[in-house]
Amino acid sequence: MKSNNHLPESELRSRIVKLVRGFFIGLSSIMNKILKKMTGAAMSEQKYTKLEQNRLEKIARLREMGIEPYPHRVERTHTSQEAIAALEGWERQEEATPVAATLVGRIRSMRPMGKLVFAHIEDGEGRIQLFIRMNEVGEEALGLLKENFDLGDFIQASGELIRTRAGEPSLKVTEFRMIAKAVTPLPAAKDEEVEGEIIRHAALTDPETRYRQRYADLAVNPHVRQIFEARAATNKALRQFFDDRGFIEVETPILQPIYGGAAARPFVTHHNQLKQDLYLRISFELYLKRLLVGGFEGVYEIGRDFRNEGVDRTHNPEFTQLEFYWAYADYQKVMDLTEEMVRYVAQEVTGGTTITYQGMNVDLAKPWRRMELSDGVAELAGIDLEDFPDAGSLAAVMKEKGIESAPGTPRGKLIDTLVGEFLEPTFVQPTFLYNYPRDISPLAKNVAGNPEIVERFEGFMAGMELCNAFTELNDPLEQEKRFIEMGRAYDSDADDDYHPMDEDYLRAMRYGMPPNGGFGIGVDRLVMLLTDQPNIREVILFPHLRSRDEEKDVE
RNA sequence: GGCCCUGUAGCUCAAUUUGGCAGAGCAAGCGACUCUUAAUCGUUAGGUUGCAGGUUCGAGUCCUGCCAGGGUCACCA
Repeated sequence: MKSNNHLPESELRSRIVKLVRGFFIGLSSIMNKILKKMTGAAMSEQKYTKLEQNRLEKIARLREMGIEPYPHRVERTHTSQEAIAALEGWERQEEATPVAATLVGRIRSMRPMGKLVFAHIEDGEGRIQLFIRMNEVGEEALGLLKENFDLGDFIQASGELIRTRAGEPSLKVTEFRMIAKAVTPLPAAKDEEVEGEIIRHAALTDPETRYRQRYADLAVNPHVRQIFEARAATNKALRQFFDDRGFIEVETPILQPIYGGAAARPFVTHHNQLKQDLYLRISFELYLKRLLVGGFEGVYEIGRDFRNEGVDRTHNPEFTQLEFYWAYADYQKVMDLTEEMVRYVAQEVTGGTTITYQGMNVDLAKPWRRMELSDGVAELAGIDLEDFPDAGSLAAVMKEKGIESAPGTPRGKLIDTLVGEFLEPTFVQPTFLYNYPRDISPLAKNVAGNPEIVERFEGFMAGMELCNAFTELNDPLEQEKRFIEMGRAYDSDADDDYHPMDEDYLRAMRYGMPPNGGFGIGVDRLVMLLTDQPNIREVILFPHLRSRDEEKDVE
């Protein structure tokens, strides 16, 4: 360890000088801060930033000139892309005179060059350049543009369509007006085109801001808009697929007095006038199957489920599910229909039957691999389930393989853990895993002659679980037994997991429920796969985020 | 809920290693420029470094707590 005693005098002196200098710098810095705080406190709290105040002044200035920055009505003859097409038509001599057009959109860039201004406006279909010259609009209007129009403002512009010397389709503007002034500047996003590739500069990337202010995200990130267009196309394709096959789309209660149909904790709410607690549904299953009792042969619902659980890359508290129930079908038929459905949706949304997800190529054209669960566990986990007929022995052999489990975990849950650990990540190409343990599938029908296994399958691809289906249990007495069994299992576990008996569902089943196959798929995950998004929040417009401090204060 | 990482100007990021006057580009203000396209050139301004404490003569930097986000594990399909 060094000691100052042994330092040469010169070094010692320089250290002292540094120390003394540092002291005065520190002192002046403190004084500066105090001064700043005093002047800051003198100014009242500012709601608007400097940039915003600047734009507010422009609004006032426009109104002084008798110009309303938020007019009621606008005119438009072409969208940006229609205008480009019209220009190309004229260039092919399809039109006799240059095309006149009135366009609207948001100003995304402005390049003033003295008595000439280039600007790009953006509408729902894309961008087009405005060519605004003093020759056409006059000195006064050009001054108005430069002084009071900003990036982000919505503008209406009229003129004729031309191509600039650089070859870009443009509107040579003769008249323009403000149609909506932006107070807050959009988060900067500049595009540069280099050899056909678009390079994005300073785009809005912070995920928190993007999710909390999705409007700004959508406004500056066109690829985000594309994701939600793909999502809309997915919903449309799913509806088309089932409508074409005679299924009827239904809507069942979101507020339910008794929740069920899945192993998940619900959100609880309360009806004031009825003095009744209600649950936000965790699944549609029990209501949809009641409808088969009522005589519909195929029903489906696309809607929101709510599960009071952890949030991560693949889980949002509310998520969209598609469920269908199909009378006179079994899980084999449902597998066939699932293959067909996923292929159809991919074709409609992406235009092809192969998708790339996070670097994995998934082929949806071929039939899916079908693997019996016990075979998969034997092959991929190296455990023959027949050798471990009870939970205790299975937990022990799993522990040898490094999988810890809580004492008393039911055998079915252990098997499910094995699937998640050893099988799921390997299922890159579409795979059905079928024949599940009964104790984690209380609504599924037994495999004939085997009381421990049910006719249930799950579908996987790209290492992700996508859907879940079974030959539905339609024996009311067996169903009641299963409910009681499940209630006992969870009763001993934790109150949280306890599922109440749905007596009305049993009554419905006692009237007679046709044999049927049922199915559920996470639409968000399907959209993730189709749009190659690694996070569920990228496919949900307004994903749930924790409240921020200032928002909490308002409560 | 556990562990790891992150939070700096409207946006994207430096400065944190080793404590010593918080910077740049874009956006913004002013000026020049009649075919630009991240236009260019000149110039000006812009900060509670997530919040609150602590250590220190001095903290964006070190320590503690909190808030938010990301990742991961657990829970959960």
